[in-house]
Amino acid sequence: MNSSDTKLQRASQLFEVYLKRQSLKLTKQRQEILVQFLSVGHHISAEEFHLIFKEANSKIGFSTVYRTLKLLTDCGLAREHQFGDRFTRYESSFETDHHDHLICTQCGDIIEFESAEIEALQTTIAKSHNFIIQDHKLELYGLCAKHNQ
Amino acid sequence: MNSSDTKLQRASQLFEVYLKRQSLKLTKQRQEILVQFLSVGHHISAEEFHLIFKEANSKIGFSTVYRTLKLLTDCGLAREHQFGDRFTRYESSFETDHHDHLICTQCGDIIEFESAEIEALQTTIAKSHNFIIQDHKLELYGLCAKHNQ
DNA sequence: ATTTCTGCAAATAATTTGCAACATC
DNA sequence: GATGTTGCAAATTATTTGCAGAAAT
Repeated sequence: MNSSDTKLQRASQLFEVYLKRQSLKLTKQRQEILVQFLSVGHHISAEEFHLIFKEANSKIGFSTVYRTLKLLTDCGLAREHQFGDRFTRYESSFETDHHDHLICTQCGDIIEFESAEIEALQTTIAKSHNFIIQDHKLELYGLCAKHNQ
Repeated sequence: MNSSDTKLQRASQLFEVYLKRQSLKLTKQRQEILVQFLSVGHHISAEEFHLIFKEANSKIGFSTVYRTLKLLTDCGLAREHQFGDRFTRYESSFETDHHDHLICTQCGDIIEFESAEIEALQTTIAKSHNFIIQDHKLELYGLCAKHNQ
């Protein structure tokens, strides 16, 4: 990786390698979706994401958005989340450290945080159960600064 | 609470008080569902739970099971979870400490654990964001003892 | 007697898939 | 040219709701 490349360039490269490995094709739609995905805010549902294309008069269909989000998840560029509502939400996981979420039950606001201490404790607990962690999700639900008086 | 009561008796009492407060009625179905819910294993979906009644030739319908699980959640006897599959799963939260989960991505096995240290760290983090925690979910996904060689 | 509940079947909501026309390799 | 993709519409899956008859207060 060349550090003078932009983040988009590095992500595209990873995506293209992944597609080639799986004998999949690099299409205009897939390229455009990756660009948007990296620039768009976090925690977006497939439906919300599709709306962005619709509003930009892009003709990309919902299925393509949906299937491409799955591809991005498979190749490690995206992560899926299910918070309280019943949508599957996606966020970029490219060149970002793992982080967890504070979710306001009043306004739905999502605040991200990282904690090396908690992760260390998780590893200890997993070890004591002879369990190997691949991934984790920690969500704290409650009232954000705006909604506790 | 009388400590010579059984757990079921104590849970029933809590449920009855809740129903009365909400001007809801105590029906045969609701009683039967509570009994089953306390005796049944954890992390059951509404559909799986309904199947138990069906197989016991109980005529309780799916909607009643579904709506009663919601009631149990509302009055604090049950908790909802969404793990990797797309079912909402329920577990008893009556007279049990809050616990978190290790979920095997190979066999779906769920191991429960508690960690006061992690909870303390969560509180610290929340405080630093001026956030008040109402609830939390921590899930560690990976390979259980049987599935890491 | 009034109010709430049940169980069915039908509606909803999000996700997933089949397929004919099209694009990429 | 062979293979994979797109966008539509239709299918699927889990959840939720409307309603007439039944049960609880």
